[in-house]
Amino acid sequence: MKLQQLRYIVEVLNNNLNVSATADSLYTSQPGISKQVRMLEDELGIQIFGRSGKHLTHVTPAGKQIIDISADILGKIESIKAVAEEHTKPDQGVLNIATTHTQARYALPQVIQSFMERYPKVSLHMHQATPAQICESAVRGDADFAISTEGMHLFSDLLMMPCYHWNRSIVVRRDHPLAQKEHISLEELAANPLVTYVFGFNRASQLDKAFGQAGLTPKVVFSATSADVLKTYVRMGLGVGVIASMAISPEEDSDLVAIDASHLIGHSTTKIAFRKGSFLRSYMYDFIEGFAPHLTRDLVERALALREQHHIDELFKDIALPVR
Amino acid sequence: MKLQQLRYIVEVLNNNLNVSATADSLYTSQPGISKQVRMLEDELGIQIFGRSGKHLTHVTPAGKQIIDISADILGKIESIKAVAEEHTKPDQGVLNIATTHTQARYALPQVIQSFMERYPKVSLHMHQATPAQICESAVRGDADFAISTEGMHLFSDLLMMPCYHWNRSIVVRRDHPLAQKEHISLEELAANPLVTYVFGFNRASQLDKAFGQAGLTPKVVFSATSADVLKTYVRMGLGVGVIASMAISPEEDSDLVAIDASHLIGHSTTKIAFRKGSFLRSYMYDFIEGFAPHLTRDLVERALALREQHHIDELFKDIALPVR
DNA sequence: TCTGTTTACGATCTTCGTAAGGATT
DNA sequence: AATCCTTACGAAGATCGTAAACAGA
Repeated sequence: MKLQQLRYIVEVLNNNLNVSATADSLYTSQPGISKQVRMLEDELGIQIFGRSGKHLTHVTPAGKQIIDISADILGKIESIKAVAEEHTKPDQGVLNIATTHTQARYALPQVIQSFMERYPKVSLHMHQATPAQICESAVRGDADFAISTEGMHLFSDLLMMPCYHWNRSIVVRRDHPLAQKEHISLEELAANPLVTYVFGFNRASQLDKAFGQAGLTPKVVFSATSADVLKTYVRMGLGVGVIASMAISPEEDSDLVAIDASHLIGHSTTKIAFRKGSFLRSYMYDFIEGFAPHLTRDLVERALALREQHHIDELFKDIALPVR
Repeated sequence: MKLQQLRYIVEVLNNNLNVSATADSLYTSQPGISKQVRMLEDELGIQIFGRSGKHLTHVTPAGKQIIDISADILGKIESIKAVAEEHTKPDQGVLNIATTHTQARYALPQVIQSFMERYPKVSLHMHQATPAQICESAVRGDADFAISTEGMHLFSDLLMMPCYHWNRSIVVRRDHPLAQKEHISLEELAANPLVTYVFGFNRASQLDKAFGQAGLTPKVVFSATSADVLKTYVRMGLGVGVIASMAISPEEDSDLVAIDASHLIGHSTTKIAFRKGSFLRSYMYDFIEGFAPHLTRDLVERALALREQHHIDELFKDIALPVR
C-alpha cells in the first residue's frame, strides 16, 4: 500500500469517478492512476470502485470506508508537514480561508489586515463560494478554515465553533413609506416585496423561521448572495431590503434608511470550522482569536480534543458572543 | 514522504533509538533504515532524532509529535486492510489479546472456547504480560485488545470499557485460626502475614486503599502475579492469601478455606481496552460481547465515536456490571 | 464519433542489501 | 574491543509517461 495510491482513490472520488480528470488535476498520466488503483484493489483483494465495462460507475461500500480512512490519513500526512514547518518556519506558511461574500467583504477585512501585519510571511488565500462549497473545501482540505453562517452543521468531519451573532436590518429608500417608521411589524414587512439573500445563503433558518412562526409568507421578489447587489436593487425601488446590519455603512449608504430588525428576526451566528484532527499552525490559532477573541488557543485545543459536535457546543454554551 | 519512512521512525523509537535492533525487528537492513530516516528528515527540513556523533540519543520535540501522528497513520493503514478483509473474509482473521495471568486463566477460558467455536477460522493469540506491558502492546497495535484490571487509565490513546467487578477472598489452610471464623475484620487480617498479588498486578488500588483508610499497614510477606503460585505458598503455610475470588475452585482447592472479603476490600473492575480510532472486525465486536454481554456492538460503536475517556465513562455509568 | 479506459513498453528513479569505513562507549 | 552508524555501490524493482489498442455512451 502506497500513499500515492490512497491519494489517487480519494481524488478519483473527488473527480466523480473520472480518472482522466483526476489525472489532469494531479498533473500526472491517466494510465498511471488506473494502474495504481487496480494494484491497490488487487493488494486488498476487494473492489473499491464498481465498473461497468471499462467505466467506473460507483463506489463500493467497502470502497467508501476505505476512501474515508484514506482521506483521514492524507490529512495527517499534511499535519506532519505542518508540524515540521511549525518548528522550522513558525511565522511562514499558507492560510486558505473559504468563506461567503458577506464575511469576506464586511467581517474579515479588519481581521485580515492586522493578521497580515502580524504575519507578513504567511500567504493568505480567500476562496469565496457558497456555504455548501465552503464546507466541502474544508472537508477536502483545500481550505484550512470555513467561515459561514449557514450549512455547516451538515458535515460531521468539521469542527465548528461560534464566532459572533449578527442581525438584519430593513433597508429602504428615503422616499419609501416604511422609511418614516420607527417600529415595523412583521406583517407590515410581509406586505412588501422583499429583496434579500438567496436561500441557503445567509438566509435559510432565521428569516424564514420568523415569518413561518407568524404564519406569514414573505414575497421575495429578488435574491442575491451579496449585500452590494441587494442594496443596488433596493435603490432601484424593486423592494424592501432585508440585509445583514453589518453590511450597511452610514456614509456610503446615506441615501438609504436602515431600520434594525433584530426584534422581528432572530440573530444568526457566524461560525468558523475546520477539519477534525488537523494540526493547526500557531498563526492559525492567532487568526481564529483575531476573528473571534473568545476563541483562545486553549479553548480551541480543548475543542480539538473532542469528537462530537454536541460536546464542542457545550464548551461554548456559556460564552457570550459579540454581536455585529 | 513514504509510509515506509513513517514505519521506520515509529519502530526506531519503539526500539529505544537503536537502528540495528529496529532493522532486525523489521527484517531489513540497518543502512536502509538509517538512510530513509535521514531522507525523511531532509524532506521535512527538521531533525526527528537528536544525535551525538553517529548515535541517536533522543527524540526532538517536533520528532515526538511527528512520530505520534505517524503511529496514528500506520494504525489507519491497518484499518484499511481490516475493512478489506471484513468484506472478503468476514469470519477469518487474527485476534491478538494481551492480558494478565488471572484473566487468561480464570475469566477468559469459557469466552474463548465459545468464540473459537463460533469463529474457527480466526486465529487467536494470547499475550500474557504485566498490566503496563499489556497496555503498551495495545498502544503499539501489537494487540487488538488489552484486558486488565490495573493501569489502563494511564494511556490516553486507549479506549477503555468496564467489563465486570470482582472481589477478593481470604484464603487459608484448614488448620489456620482464621479458617473457623465467619467474619474477619481488617485488623485481624492485618495481624497476619499476607500472600497476595504483586503491586500493580491486581493489587495497587483497592487492597492498599482498604488498609490505608483503616490506618493499617499490611505485611505482605510474599507476592506473585498468579493465583496458582499464591495458593501454593498458602498451602505451605507461608501466610494468609488475599486472592481474586474467581481464582478459587471449590473442587481443586478443597484443602483450603476461602472467606469472601468483599466487605473488607472494595471490588475491582476488569476493563477491556483498544486503540482509539481503530477499525474493529465483526468478530472483535462479538468477542467483546461474549466477554462482557453489556458491551453490545452498538454501545462499543458509540464509545468509539467519543474521544475523551470521561465521555466514555458516562456511557457506562448507569450500566450494572456482572460480579464474579 | 467522442470520451474514457486498458494494455504495452521503455526510460528513469527508488529501494534495498552487501561490504567496507568510521565513531562512540 | 565491541557496538553502532554512515558511506558506497550495484542489482532488482517500482513508477511514470507516451503511444496504441479498445470499450461505452
